[in-house]
Amino acid sequence: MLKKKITLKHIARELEVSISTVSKALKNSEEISRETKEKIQAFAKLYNYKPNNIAISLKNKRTKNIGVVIPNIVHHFFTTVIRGVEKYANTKGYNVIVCLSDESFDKEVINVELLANGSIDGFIMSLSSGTQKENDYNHLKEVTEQGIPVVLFDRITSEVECDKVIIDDALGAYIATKKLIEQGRKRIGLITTADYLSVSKSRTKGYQQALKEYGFKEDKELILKMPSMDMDGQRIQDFIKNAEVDAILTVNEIFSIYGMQVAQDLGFKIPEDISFIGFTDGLLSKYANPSLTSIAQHGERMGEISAEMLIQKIESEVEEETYQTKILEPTLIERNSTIN
Amino acid sequence: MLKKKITLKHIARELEVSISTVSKALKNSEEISRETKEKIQAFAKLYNYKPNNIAISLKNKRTKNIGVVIPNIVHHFFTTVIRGVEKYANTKGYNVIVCLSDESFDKEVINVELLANGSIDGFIMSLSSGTQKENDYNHLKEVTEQGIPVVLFDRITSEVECDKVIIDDALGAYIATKKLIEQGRKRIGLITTADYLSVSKSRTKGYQQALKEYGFKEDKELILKMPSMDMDGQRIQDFIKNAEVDAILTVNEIFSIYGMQVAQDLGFKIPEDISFIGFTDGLLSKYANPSLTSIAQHGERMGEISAEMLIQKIESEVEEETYQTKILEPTLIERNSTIN
DNA sequence: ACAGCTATCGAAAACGATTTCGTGTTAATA
DNA sequence: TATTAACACGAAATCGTTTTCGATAGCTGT
Repeated sequence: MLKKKITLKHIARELEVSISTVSKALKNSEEISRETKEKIQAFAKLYNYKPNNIAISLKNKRTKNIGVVIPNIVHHFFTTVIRGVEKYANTKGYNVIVCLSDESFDKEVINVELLANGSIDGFIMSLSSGTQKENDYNHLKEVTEQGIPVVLFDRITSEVECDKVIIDDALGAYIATKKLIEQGRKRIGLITTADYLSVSKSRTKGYQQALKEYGFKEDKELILKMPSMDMDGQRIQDFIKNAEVDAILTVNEIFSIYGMQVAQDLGFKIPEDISFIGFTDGLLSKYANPSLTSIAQHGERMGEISAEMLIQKIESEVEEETYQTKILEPTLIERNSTIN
Repeated sequence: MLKKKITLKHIARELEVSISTVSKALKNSEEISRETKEKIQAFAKLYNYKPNNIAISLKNKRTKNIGVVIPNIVHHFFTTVIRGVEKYANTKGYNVIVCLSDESFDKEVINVELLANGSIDGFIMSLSSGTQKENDYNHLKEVTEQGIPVVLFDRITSEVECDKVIIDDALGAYIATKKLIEQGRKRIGLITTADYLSVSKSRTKGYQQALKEYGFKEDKELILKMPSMDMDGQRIQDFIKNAEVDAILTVNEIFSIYGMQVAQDLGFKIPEDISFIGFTDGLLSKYANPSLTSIAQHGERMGEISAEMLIQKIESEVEEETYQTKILEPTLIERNSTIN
């Protein structure tokens, strides 16, 4: 009962013409007579002929595949990016191959090298924390040296010359901090992660700049550095208990959500006693109780732009050596965890 | 500065041997003398030779790619499934191509047909609501008839003969409903979606069976059918205002989360006045306030099993015509939206 | 009747790898 | 010395397309 896929060769043999004739006929070439074309096209339609993608890829040296390598897929932000990439890529006839680096340098390298051997026409990537920690970007440099276009988003590095898309993380943190200051908050805490993560570093900078502008003096006690982007309840509990803050900014939404739970358990009222602002603006922010004010990262837009920049590079004939960095404006989404 | 990828042909020309010799030498074939092998291997290493995946795919007729087609990626459940698929597939050397059908029949068909032309060795899919509505599975039947293995998960159909992985949705709803009954709830509502979605149908059945077993009489007023899996706040508000329920079971987590907000706004205490149980057990359930009791769907496990079944079929030499359906046990995760 | 066209088609190379089979050389054996 | 076997390597087919370059046949015009 197996109906194996039919090839040009089969059609050619069946209709007693050459493979080249079949190929041309199916492309409606002027070279082939009308009746031959009609015969071949009818036959092809009848047997549902579809050209083999792999063979075409080999011939054209273009796969119409985009490789997306991200550290994690359960973080809502990354899934929205994928959505954006898919959306734009599909309109241009590209497929998306998703690989997860799991925040690991080794897995990122393996994935990139695997895909780079002909499987994809270009990469869209966000660096794993492992990679940012190792500070080793040779796998990406090799890829770009081979002429394979790369677009880095969100977690980027200046070490690799390629197009980049980020939001203005420093500005986002600045806006959020300023908002808290203008509401009269006096001790504004920050829950961030180790500095090797590019985004955390920028956000910390924005936070500090806002404080400085308003004449707050630096206070290391107000900053909690988490070892990773994942949750670690105990540290947050201790921080909220001891730091005597009346507002907290966090570099993702999960820290805020958990922080709010801890604060509420300790009897604090939100936002009266302590207010929260997070980053990312995912579902959690929207449906938390109270709902969380947050800095939107516009993941879907970021994905679309990344895909657009990448495909532009892939399809451009000239080998331009100019790269741009698109910086998106973060947006403050006000909800019930701050006073409005 | 472009270092283009090197091929067997380049090595052969440079070392003045034949392509076949190079190929064999790199595979450490006994046929080739030790010194020739060493020379070739050293050269290949120096120039970082890596075989071209596309060429190998064409030759072997195997791509080492798995196509995953899902309706949506922002639903947490599906991202956990992807994670599971990735996890298992990677250990077996497979890559994952993700396509989103966006709940649309047309997009699902396009994606499947595109990938089926040589891009993948097999499919892992969950049906779009559009497809379940149209009740048209010809695109999948064609694929299976070509001998391409397919694994359907979660949203499945009996129309297509292939391996399947689901949780026992009816049992999940049954367990949840029973839990509510045993807590003394008298009017237990259900928020579900239209029946064409296979999972909603099963869950509704489980809910009804539990009620029946405990001697509740059927009451259409207690069931709210939403037009889709997405949110529609107004309907839920009206339902909670009018149905006079003291417990609600919902077929996903978002309906519960939103329902709890509405209930709280109306002055109900959770779980005292009204308790909630949702399906999915994602981040929202965990971090909602109050946290949501829910039926875990074990997405990651489901992804792993799907991948395992698929790869098993892909790599099995014999063309077995036997298909199995794996049914996972749902688990009730108790949290603060019910009394424990 | 012959050069020169056009219309229509096929042969073959190419993409990059694998693999079967054949061949030439050398060394061992009868 | 003649035969054979082992060794080391190359030619060519193959996977399914695309595309270039002929090639043949029939026709036109003179």
